[in-house]
Formats: sequence, C-alpha cells, structure tokens
Amino acid sequence: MRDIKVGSIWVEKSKTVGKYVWRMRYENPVTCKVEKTSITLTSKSKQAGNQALNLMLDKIKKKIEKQSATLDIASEFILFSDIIDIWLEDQGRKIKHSTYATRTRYCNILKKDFKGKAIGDFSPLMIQRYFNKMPYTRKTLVTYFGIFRQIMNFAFRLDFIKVDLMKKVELSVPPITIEDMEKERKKLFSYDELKQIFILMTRPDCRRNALILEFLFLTGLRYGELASLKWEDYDKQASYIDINSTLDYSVGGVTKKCHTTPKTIASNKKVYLSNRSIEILTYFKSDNTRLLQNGRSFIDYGYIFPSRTGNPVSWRDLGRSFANFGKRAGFDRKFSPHALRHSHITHLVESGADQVAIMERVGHSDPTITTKIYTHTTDKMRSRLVDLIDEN
DNA sequence: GCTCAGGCAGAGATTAATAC
DNA sequence: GTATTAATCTCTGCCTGAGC
Repeated sequence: MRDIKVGSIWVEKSKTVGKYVWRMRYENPVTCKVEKTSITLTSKSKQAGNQALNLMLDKIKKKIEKQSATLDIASEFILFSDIIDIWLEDQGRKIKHSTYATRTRYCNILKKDFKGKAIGDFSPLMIQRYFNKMPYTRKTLVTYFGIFRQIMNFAFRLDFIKVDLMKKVELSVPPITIEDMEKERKKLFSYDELKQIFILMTRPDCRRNALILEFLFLTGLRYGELASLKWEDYDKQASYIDINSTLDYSVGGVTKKCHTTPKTIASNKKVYLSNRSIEILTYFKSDNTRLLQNGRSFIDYGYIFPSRTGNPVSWRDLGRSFANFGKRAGFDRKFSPHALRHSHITHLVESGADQVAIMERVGHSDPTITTKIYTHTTDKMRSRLVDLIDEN
C-alpha cells in the first residue's frame, strides 16, 4: 500500500459529555484527494493524541484496502490502449500470424473508439452500451466481444483492474434473418454452372484463373493450401498432391511467400486427383515453362499455380476474376474461391460418396463439421427425394 | 489512346474449424 | 452451446501490360 500523507490533527469537544472527537486530514492515495477522518476518545491528552493517530491510521488503511478492491491505483494512469499493446505482445508469442493480424485490426478499432481512455474508467454499463450499439453481424459481434473480453480478463489477471468487469456484461446478438439464410443458399455452384463461367474466360490469362478455380472445385482445397503448392508436392506416379503447408498472406501479401503449417492437423493430408485435375496440372507445367521462356518478369519459385511474376497466385485476383465472369454469365451468387470448397463437398455428397472419405479428403477432424457447414440441399437432392417417395 | 484484366496490398468484416 | 483460433472475404485503389 502507498504511504498515507498525514495532514493536520485537531481535537473537538463531543456532544456527549466527557468525550472528545479527534480529527485528521490526510491524502487518499487511491482518490488523490484530501479527506478527513475522526475517532472519539475519552481524553484530549498528548497520550490520547498518539492513540487517536494510530486508530485513525488503521481506519484509513482499511478504507483504502476496500477501495483498492474496486479500483486499482495504477488503473487511473494506464490507458486502455497501453493494455491492448501489452496484451498483443503477449498474444504474439502463442498464436499464428494470421490470427495475430486479425486481432491487431480489431484492436486498432478499439484503440480508436476508446482513445485516451484510462483502464480504470471502464464500467460494465459502458461496455454493455458499446456492444449494444455495434452494427456488426452475429458472428462478428461474438468474435469482437471475445477479443474485448480477453483483453479485460488479461487486465484483471495482471491487476491493472481489481474488478472482473466482463462478468457483468452480456452480449446481445440479433436473431437470424431471412437475408442470413439467403446468403447461405447463394454459396453453391454445380459443375455445369461453373463450366458456363469458365467458357467465358477464353483469354490466355483468364484461362489460367479459370483452370485454378476449376482445380479448387475438383479438389476442395482452401485457397491458402492451393497457393502454397509446389511441384515437389505433386506425386505424378501415385496421382496425389501432398498438402503440408498453407500460404500466410497476412504477412505482407503473396510476395513475401510466407509458408506456415496448415490450418489444422487434419488439414495435413494427401488429396488424390481425378483425370481432369491431372490435365490441369499438366497444362500448368507447360504454361509455367512458357512464361519462364517468354515472360520478362517471371521468376520460377517452383509454385504450381503462380501469377505472371512467379509469385503464388493472389486470392483477391482469383476472386475478382471469378466474380467478373460469374456475373457476366448471369449468376446471382457469392463468387468466392471458398464457395468452390462448399460446392465440392456438396457435389460429393450429392453423388453418394462416403461421408468419412469426404471428411478425410477435405481435412475435417470431425464429420459433424462436414455435415453442419457444407452439405447444403441441392435441387438434385430434392428431386431424388421426391422420386424415392413416388417409388414407394 | 482506350479498355480490360491481372498484379498487388491494407484495413475492416465475416466465416470456418476446433477446443472446451 | 460457447469460446477461441485461423482463415477467408470485401472494399478499395493504384499500377502494368496486352489487345484492339
């Protein structure tokens, strides 16, 4: 406990006969304000004065201990943004860079929203109101809230605040809307629909993107897994590709060529290739050689799916190309490379493939994830169901 | 010269996947 | 079912180069 600065001490006659009220001014180290305290004794002698001083000091110490339990002394001076920086430094040691990058972006928003705010100034009501006003969707809110809670819990654990503020705050998430459900339905493509889009991509450069998108559909890979593929990962004899890393473009984009471990342990896998997938790889083998011989800016880093410069193909360009031609083909869908993973799994389910085999192929450790997230009901499935009912 | 598509990155938003 | 981690997606803007 900090030192208590004792001020003037004086004695007054109590209203009760034979009693004296000893009073003292002091500076409260918690509030930094000059406050007064008192004690009643039966004497105003010098000895009684010493006794009164000790008793009043005990009284003040108890009061300060109580105050410190709800307000940390340091919390008045330490800014929330400082706590965020300390927390991020701590996090940086134990999470992957992509997660760290995401958290840094969230934290930057928090820093902006609570600029100049001391950690000691936060209250449960203030936090509750802050999250109640947030315009984000359900899942984003949950993530945002989770990060905020982690920061506050970190501050509590390290005694920057003495009260577990987040215990009193609850996240109110909006209900699922029709738009949310509609969004889910717009993720899917059939192979025939995709072919309609690829036909439009006839220019030589577009052709590469079209084939990469087709390869994503045929293998169900994530973009990061595809972008990090090198020729040594391709076993031509056994017709599979070995997924042993992912491209982390959160570290300064694709040019940094940062490879890291796949998203999960189950994602470390072999993906066996169909004839069409092998055809696509064969095309890239010869087209990459053509780029090396003709392209002035092409450097061969050994990637299977490089851009014209030799860097791993960029996610944003793939997505943009997909969306441009998809819209031109007349589809009102969500054009993202990841939608092709959804479509791949649904396509396999639709074709009657074994669920465990699908799960292993796409790198899920739990079959319920495959079922829960990816298997959307398609028109083909609905029609087959009606046929079954008719047959019986 | 104009148009169009690819190449690239930063920041904010959202979702997937797993752990608990 | 909730929390946490890790990834993808969206929006934006500037630049380069090929084709017409």
